[in-house]
This record gives sequence, C-alpha cells and structure tokens, in this order.
Amino acid sequence: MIYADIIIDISHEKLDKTFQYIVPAHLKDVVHIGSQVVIPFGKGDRAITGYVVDITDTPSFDVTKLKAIARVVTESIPIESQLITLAGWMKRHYGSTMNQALRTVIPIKKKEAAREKKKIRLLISREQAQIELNELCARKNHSVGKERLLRELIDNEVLEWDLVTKNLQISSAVIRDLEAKAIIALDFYREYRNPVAATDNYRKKVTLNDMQQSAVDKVLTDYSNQIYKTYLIHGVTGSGKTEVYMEIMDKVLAMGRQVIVLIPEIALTYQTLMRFYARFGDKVSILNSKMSPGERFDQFERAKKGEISVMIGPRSALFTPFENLGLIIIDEEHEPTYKSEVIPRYHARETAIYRAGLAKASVVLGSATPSVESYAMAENGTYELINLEKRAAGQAMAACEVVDLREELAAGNKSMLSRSLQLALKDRLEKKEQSMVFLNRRGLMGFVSCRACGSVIKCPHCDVSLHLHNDGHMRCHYCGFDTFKPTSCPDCGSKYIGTFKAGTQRLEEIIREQFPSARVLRMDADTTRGKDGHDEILASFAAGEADVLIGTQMIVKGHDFANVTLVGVIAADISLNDSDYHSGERTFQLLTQAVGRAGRGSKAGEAIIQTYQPDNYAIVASAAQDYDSFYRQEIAYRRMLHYPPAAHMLGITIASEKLEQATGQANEIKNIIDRCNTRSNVLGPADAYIGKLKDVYRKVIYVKNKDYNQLVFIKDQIEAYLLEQKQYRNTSTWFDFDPINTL
DNA sequence: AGCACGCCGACT
DNA sequence: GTCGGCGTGCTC
Repeated sequence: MIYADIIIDISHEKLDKTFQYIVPAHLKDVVHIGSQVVIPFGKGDRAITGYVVDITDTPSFDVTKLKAIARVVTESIPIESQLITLAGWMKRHYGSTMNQALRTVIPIKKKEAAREKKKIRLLISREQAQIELNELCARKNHSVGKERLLRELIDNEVLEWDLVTKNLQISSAVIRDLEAKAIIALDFYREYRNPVAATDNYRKKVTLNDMQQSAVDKVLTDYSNQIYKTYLIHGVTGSGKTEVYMEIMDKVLAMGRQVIVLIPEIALTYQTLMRFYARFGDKVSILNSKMSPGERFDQFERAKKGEISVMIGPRSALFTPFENLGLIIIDEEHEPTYKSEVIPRYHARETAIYRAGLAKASVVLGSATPSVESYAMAENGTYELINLEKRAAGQAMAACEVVDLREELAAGNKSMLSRSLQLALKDRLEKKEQSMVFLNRRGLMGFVSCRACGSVIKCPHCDVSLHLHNDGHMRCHYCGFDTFKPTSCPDCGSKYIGTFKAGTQRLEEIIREQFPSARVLRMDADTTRGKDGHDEILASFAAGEADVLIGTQMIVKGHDFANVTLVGVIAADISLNDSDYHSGERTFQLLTQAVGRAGRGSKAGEAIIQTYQPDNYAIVASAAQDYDSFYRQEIAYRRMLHYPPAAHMLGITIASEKLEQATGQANEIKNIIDRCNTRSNVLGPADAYIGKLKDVYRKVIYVKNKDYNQLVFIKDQIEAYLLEQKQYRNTSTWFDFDPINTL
C-alpha cells in the first residue's frame, strides 16, 4: 500500500501540518510529489485540494482512519520536489504556514474552481428583508450576525463573500441558515483570462570590452569547473551589465540548462525586453504583474514542458518550474521590490540563493549601487565581487554640484528652485538641450526639519527621523518614542521648523512661470494613470517634444535620453529623512541614479542636488559617485545601531479590532520573547506606522539579534504560543524578517 | 476554514 | 421539555 503526505489548501495555523491519505491503486502512477490532488476532508468529507509533499509505503497514522485520495487535478503541473523544499525553507525562514509558502511557490490556478468567486445575493425584496429584520430584532435573543448581514443586504443586494466573512465578521453558519431559509442565495462567477500577446524576434551580436569580458570569464571559469556560487557585479550606470548577463546566459543555455532573470517591475520596459528577445529569440518568456494567474500558469507550463529556457520577470518568476535550472540573474539587486509585502515576506535575493543551492546553479547579482546587505556579503567573501568601473562607451560621469538650501534661504530665495538650478535650466533652454527635474518623493514626508540650520528631529534611541502625526505628536516607528513637535528649532532656535511641503504639480507651475517658452512634461502617479501613460510620456520626451521632464522616482529608473545634459534634484532630504534605517541607502541610490541620467550621450552632463544637509554622507558620496565611501559610513552606522546587515531584525505585527486585545497580545508576546533568553534587543510594543487602519489596531514589536537563527527560534516559540492560547482569539499576528518599510 | 457536538437560556 | 444561539474541538 502507498500513502501520501498532503498539505491541504486551507491557510490556518491549526491545519498547517501534513495529513496522510491512501493512494488508490488506479492513481499510483499519476500521484507524485508535487501533484495537486482532491481529497475528502473533515466530518462531511468535503472535497478540498491539497499538495502531495511526500510519498511512503509505511503509514504514520492510525491506518483504520485513513481515507483515500479522490483524484488528481490533471490541469496542474506537478512541481519539483526542490520547490517543495524551497517552500519549507521559506515557511521556516520568513514565518508563514506551509500552505502559504506552497501557494507562492506552486504555479497553480486551474481554469475553474480556483478562479471562482462567491457572492451573496438577497433573494427576497428589500421590503421583505426589512420585515424579516424587524421580526428578527423583535425577538429577545436574536443573532447579531444575522442582523448585521440583513442590514448590509438591504443597503446592497449583492455582497462579496470575502467582504461578508472577513470585514463584517459573519460566520458561515449564519450564511448557511439564511440560505436554507431562502432569504439569500450564493452566486458563483468566473474570471476569464486573456491570451499572451505575440512578439517578433531577431538576432544581434555584441562585442564586449575587456572589463566585461573578464567579468564573464570569471563566472564561466567557475561554472565549467562546476563551482556554483553567488557573484555581485558592481557596475556603474552605463557599464554594460546586461551584455555581461547575456554572455553568461549563452553559455549556460548551451549546456542545456535554464535561466531565470529577475528584474524590478519598474524596469520591465519594452526596450529592456527587446534586448533579450533579440539575443535569445523564442526561448524567452516573460512574466509581469499585470498578467492574470491563468496567464502566469500558462507560462510556467511552457517552462515545465521545456518550450522555453529563459524566464524574465519580477520576484515571482523565481519559482519558474525549470527542470534543470542553471543560473539566476537578479538585476538591480538593491531594489526594495525584491522583498515580498505579503506573507511569506520573502526576499527574492536570499530565496534565489537558496534555490540555486538546491539546483546547483549560480546566482549573479548586479547593481550600480549594491544594497549594503549584499556588499557586506561580498566583503566577507560569501559572495564574489566583480567590479565594472567604467562606462562601456567611455563617457565621463556627470559633474555634480550640491546646493545648500539653508544659504538660499539666508540669501532671501524662498523658491523651490535654487539660483544655480535656475541658471542651468536657462542655459539648457538656450542651447536646446534637455533637462530632467527630479522631485524625490519616496516615503511619506512626515519628518520635522529646520529650514534655517537643516537639523532634523530624530529618535534618541533609534536614530531614525520621528514621524509627525496629525495630533501634533512625533513618534518613532521602531520603539514608539513619543514627544510633542517643538515650535522652534532645538539646535538654532529658528521658527522655520516644520514638515516638508513639495509637489510635482507646484514644481511644474513654478517652472512654467519662470520659463514660459519651455515645453514641460510632468510624469508622476497622476499623469501616468492611463494604460500606456508611462511609455507615452517617455517616448514623447525621447523624441525631443519637450525641454524639461519633471517627475518622481519613475523618471530616474534606467531610461537613456542622449540629449539630457542637466539633472536637477529638488529636495534630496525627503528620502534622507524617511523614518527607517534604509533612508541613507535609499537616498544614495536614488541620487546616484538621478545623476547617472545626465550626459548619457556625447555631450557632457551636469547634476545639481538641492538639500538642507549638504554635509550628509549619503549626499556627499552620491555627488562624488563614490560608492565605497558611502558604504564605509553606512555600514558603520548599521553596526553602531545593530541594524541589518550588522544584526538581523524581526518585526512582529499584532492586529485586532479591539485595542485591549491587541495590547494584551502584544504584551504577552513581549514576555515570551523575554523568556526565550536570546540576549536580543527588543523594541516595543509600539503603535504601528499607521496605528489604526480600517478599524483595526496594530501593534509592533521589533527584535534585533546578530544571529538569524535566534530570531527564527523566537518566531517558533511565538507560533507555538499562538496555537494554544485562547484569550486573544480576535487578534492576528504576523512576522517580517529584516523588514523594509516601503510606506 | 468549516462542520458537528453539546451546553445553556428562552419560549410553547 | 425542546428550539436554536454560540462556544469548543477536530479534521488523515
């Protein structure tokens, strides 16, 4: 007799374990590890899908109680056992149920059931429903759930199942009862998927320069000696990293192995993709976030069948079910989008390295401004560092000027544009060259700073900026430190203290006023609403239809405009004072990218960075295009305050609709952490960034420890407690390892 | 998550 | 007594 260990497709801690089923004789050839199966589950033997994670011939449960697998889901792809191992690692490493981990790893989504959504519809008229409601309320001990549901249905005759069960907190028992009484009906509807657009392809040969060639040789020499490791290519903007990737890919593909290329969503431009198509033709497939699960499924199926051997896409492309994966490339590896914002909150870089380890594959990370985490790994020898120091075409980097906004204020210039930037813009307009003006608006502008001396109010314990709330308090996101906003600057006494106010719209008005003849384009969330808004604006600018392009981060990401010779950064301070420990790093990256936009063609470029903190190391280093100096100072700061990569951090969020429940649970968890005795640094419990969101209170606790495994141990202890505790049933708790605040 | 069992207060 | 609300426990 054969038995299968199955993870059932219900994400609940209490069901987060394997259940053993008999594999019936007629199914023994089609049930494999990784197969998706339908099994009878629970009292009513209701049909539930599950994933086979192991197959044995010895039962580990009371044999008389075992049920048999009903059928296999033939539309599904049985995935590699390696991907199941990967899911297990993700569950443990990032904190989630096995089911959640499997769902992120497994390319399921068959045509019908999985795409089905349920809606609840009122069967009787609203008037009749009102009568029902009145009758119900007249009864002394009536169900509050029924009352709430009826009231809601009188407002809206049709409601989403998810809304009713999750937001209105109505149990399925109530719904079933009303359905039995023929007061409501359940409707099922389906979402259909679209076919993938076809693409043309053609080939092109490239010649590498010496630097590129030696980078390629380094990786390929190891590769042919079957040494598989992680490489970090540190290549300045324009150094030709993509050609290096493609050359390595060529070799790996020639050996009959497959390649995954991860690209941040924002860089998934038509131009980038065409370069890969040009080189590898129809071996390439693409995944993007706009694809429906069905379309993704189709692409994964093609990969499984061997129809393609290169998958390009964002984070989720990492789970492409290639049989013989040989290489994973992660471009722009510093991008925060590589960290998942849903559970399991995995980091694509770490996960890629783990998957590569299982598959005996190499990983190539590339960036002009590597993350501090990766660079530290390269320094300690875990990754191998490869430098591409010069631009491929030999252009010089842009000259960079830092403007001190405190001096502008002192000189009586209160405009958003400094005198230098005004002159430079005027000059470019006369020369008929293009300019880009970048307003750094990443992060919320909640920090409090002084316009006279530039000082920013920080948390005395965590050294991150305090965030100003509407109630006039300033708080720290990590430890909850709370204080009033002062009326004058504590350093210089000036009354010019407050939050930063700047917007792209205002900036556009100012530029149009000062330069009436200039043709101005603005690119931000408002102007890119339309389907191709993004591409249209960029194409129009590239065609020379405008003199000045104003925008947020989106204008500085990887677009080459040969005629741009001036880049202005309006307020470097905004990302610099984000209230998390990545703010310095993010600022350095953004400014370096922005400066890198100038002078990509034959003419020399110039960049002007405006700031209240011209001495800040992130600003000084990016103006000098000096990664090394930035890294030294940043890593010293991280070490001093025990932020990653010097230590690891575990963020725990506790949420509840009842404040006392959230507080009580948070305190209980704090006690458990203390009892773990891991010598960790514990911050909080504190109110979360947004303390109350949609009527749900959120508390956060941060734990810092040098040893990641100690944090995993703490997570495991908390999970064990959550499973058995009953007092705080109305709370939910989730984990985030080495969190990145993208708010 | 979703289903049954069983306890308890209210009503014929 | 017994109907039906809701809390508790279990699912291979």
